[in-house]
Amino acid sequence: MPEMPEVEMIRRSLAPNLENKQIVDMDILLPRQIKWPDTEEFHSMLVGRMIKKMNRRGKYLLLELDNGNLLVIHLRMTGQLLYRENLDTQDGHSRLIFHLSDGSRLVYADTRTLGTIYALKQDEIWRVSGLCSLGPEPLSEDFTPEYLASTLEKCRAVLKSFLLNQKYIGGLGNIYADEALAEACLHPLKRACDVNGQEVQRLYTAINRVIAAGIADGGTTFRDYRDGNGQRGRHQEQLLVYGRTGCPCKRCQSPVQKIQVGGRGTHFCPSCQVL
DNA sequence: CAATAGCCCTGGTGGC
DNA sequence: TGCCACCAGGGCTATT
Repeated sequence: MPEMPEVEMIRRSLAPNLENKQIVDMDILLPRQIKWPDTEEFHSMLVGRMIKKMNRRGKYLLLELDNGNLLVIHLRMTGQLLYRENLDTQDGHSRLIFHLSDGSRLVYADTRTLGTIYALKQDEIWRVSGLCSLGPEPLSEDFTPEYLASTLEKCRAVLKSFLLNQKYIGGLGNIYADEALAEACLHPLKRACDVNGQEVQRLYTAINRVIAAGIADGGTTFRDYRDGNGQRGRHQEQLLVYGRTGCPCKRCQSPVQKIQVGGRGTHFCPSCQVL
């Protein structure tokens, strides 16, 4: 379940290995994961192109090509992008393989096949609606306490749903949303518009802190996440509440509770996190 | 506008 | 040991 820190680690681990290399061929093993254009055109749009730059927006990876076109990849739940220098590593669940000019490969693997892949011309970003409507990301200039305060004020949804909605903040997923609320001592069912000034400040700091910590620890590996070199993350050891149902809260020793909010498993400390 | 359910999917797990 | 229901949940759509 790669969220912003994990996708950023993937970007960082892949960029030096991919930038300025040419895609010489590809194996499309599961065509339905390519959402645009059709298989044939996807192939012809990419083969022969040079990867100029590897960018990220929220949980989207954006590979900029030498003609200005864009390869957009969203890993969803179990997607992985792996750089392989030679042919002796076989990755399970490979769905798409790019062969690069120096004999190396970029492998897209995905057990549950929920990931989405697009090849877009410069003026075609609108085809990825989630990318167009993406809110500012944690740690960025646009993500300010003022932005958070005014956005919360206008929203009547509960905090957990607010944090997961990518149009408000780009990049948070289930793990870091739960962790940010735990860090800020805010209840996941509290209404966004009911958060007061002091709580906004706490939430703002918490969001940036958990994302920065996730990146510093190389991401969170629960099951599937690996970086571009196949390395696991270490942040799972630092989590306050996620995946710790029934375990003592690290602050007050009360057992961590798990509930469903908007269809998502939600972990919190019923004693530290108040409504 | 918000909440909810359903959909896409596979593999791991827990119960019997 | 085998079988099966259930869960993991990101993002989109349809419905209430």
